[in-house]
Amino acid sequence: MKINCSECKNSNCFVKNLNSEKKLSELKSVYKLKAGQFIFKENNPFDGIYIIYSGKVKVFSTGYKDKTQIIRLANDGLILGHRGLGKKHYSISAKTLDETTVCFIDNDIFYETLKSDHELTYKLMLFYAEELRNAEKRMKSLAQMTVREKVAEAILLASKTFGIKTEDPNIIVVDALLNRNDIAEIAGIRVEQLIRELTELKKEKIISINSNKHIVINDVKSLNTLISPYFIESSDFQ
Amino acid sequence: MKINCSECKNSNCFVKNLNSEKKLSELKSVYKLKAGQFIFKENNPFDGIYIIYSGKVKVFSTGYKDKTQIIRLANDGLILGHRGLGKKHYSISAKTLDETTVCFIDNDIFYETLKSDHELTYKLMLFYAEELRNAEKRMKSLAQMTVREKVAEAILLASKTFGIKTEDPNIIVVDALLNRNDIAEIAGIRVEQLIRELTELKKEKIISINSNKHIVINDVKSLNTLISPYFIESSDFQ
DNA sequence: TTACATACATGACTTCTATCATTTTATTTC
DNA sequence: GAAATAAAATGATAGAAGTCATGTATGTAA
Repeated sequence: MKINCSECKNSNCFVKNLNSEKKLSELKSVYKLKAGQFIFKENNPFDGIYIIYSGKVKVFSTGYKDKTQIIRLANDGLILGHRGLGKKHYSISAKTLDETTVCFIDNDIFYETLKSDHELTYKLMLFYAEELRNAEKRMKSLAQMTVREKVAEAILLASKTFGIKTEDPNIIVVDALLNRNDIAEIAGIRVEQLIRELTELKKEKIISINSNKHIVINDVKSLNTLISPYFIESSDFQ
Repeated sequence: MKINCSECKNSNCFVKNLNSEKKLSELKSVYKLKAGQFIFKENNPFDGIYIIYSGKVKVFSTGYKDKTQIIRLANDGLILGHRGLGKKHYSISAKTLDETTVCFIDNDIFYETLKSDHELTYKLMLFYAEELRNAEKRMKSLAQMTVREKVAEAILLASKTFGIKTEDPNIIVVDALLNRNDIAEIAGIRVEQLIRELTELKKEKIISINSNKHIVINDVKSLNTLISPYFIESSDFQ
């Protein structure tokens, strides 16, 4: 399968508009995957980075007793496997949540491109910085929040990546087939706890499940209020 | 106060041996701080990055009900405030744990240097990648470990930064005045729980407190065994 | 359609953790 | 050195979360 970067509509892809775009466009490989397939596995040799052309992916790490923590959700244009940079193995796993097409850039090519393309390195650095901030935010959440709050955050996180906005800004549809286990693994809690909280939130009409089995946030504000005390920050936009 | 980078013994400082070393050496400012002072505060305007010339620092984020999570410990040669890159505010706070001297590089100078010095950007990118891996490891720990395991990890983390090795490789002295609250904030648990576990570990002779009130790990192996099930990884060195 | 498997949901119970209260020990200040 | 303050440690208890068992719904394959 061949995709020309110049024709790709993923404006958020960091290859886009790069000096090396043309070169990478030719040297990359494109793979099409079904739902539920591994893109790469934790501890497997690091052989390159992936960028999602289209699809839905979960990135996770498995620990003790198969307890899994979902680290990140990703869709079109987002990079995967970049944590392996500078290492010989992937530090986490990535699995498709849906039919997904990925662009693969081989290690050697990528390192070489990084050397010559300063803008790419700089962009990537800023991206890492952002990821780091997010990861550290999550650290605090996972350490301090109650189950209810963790569930609220998990749903909001899912909506940030897979959310479809509706006419009402207070209503968002989470357009992804995340099962209860997935959501529990985002929240960092047990499935049973998650289900209990979901039924609670459903009773309170804060969320609901639509006919496609997608979670619908009926009241984004309420969910945000649940977790806002943890992030009392002067916004960066004032 | 003036310090010349070329005479600095911190070989791990990322400015070291850089093309821009000379330039940064002149343009940086050096500040001396006492123990317990803020270097920068969460949400304050991001005005530059700091590098520890000498001393000990904790980096943390405060959340709900003043619950604080220590994100990172740092000493000589390590960079601080880099999470602010690309943002207008520091995303976390840094406070000295001991008398500390820091080198400050102003925002404008730093961004300018990043533009011209590719190696610096590349180094920093790899550093971020490493930090990201660490943060995500911690996410899993904070989500999945029991109190006992969290305590073990907190002590090991402290020893990684402040540890002094002894003749016996199984014994490490944590050379820093972290109080019980600090350690609890690393572990992400309540002080009472921490103290209980410390007394347990003392009873089991796995740790002890020396005359300087420093924690001595008498059995690094045992502590590692406690947390190893969470990190079943093919090491990067095989 | 039935049987089987899987995901979702709920109940009961146990274990763990946080909280509050109090005591002990250490450190500072006069 | 004694009083005052802060830090460390312990106990008791309530509340939260995890675990196990079981039931219900939903989907899949023969």
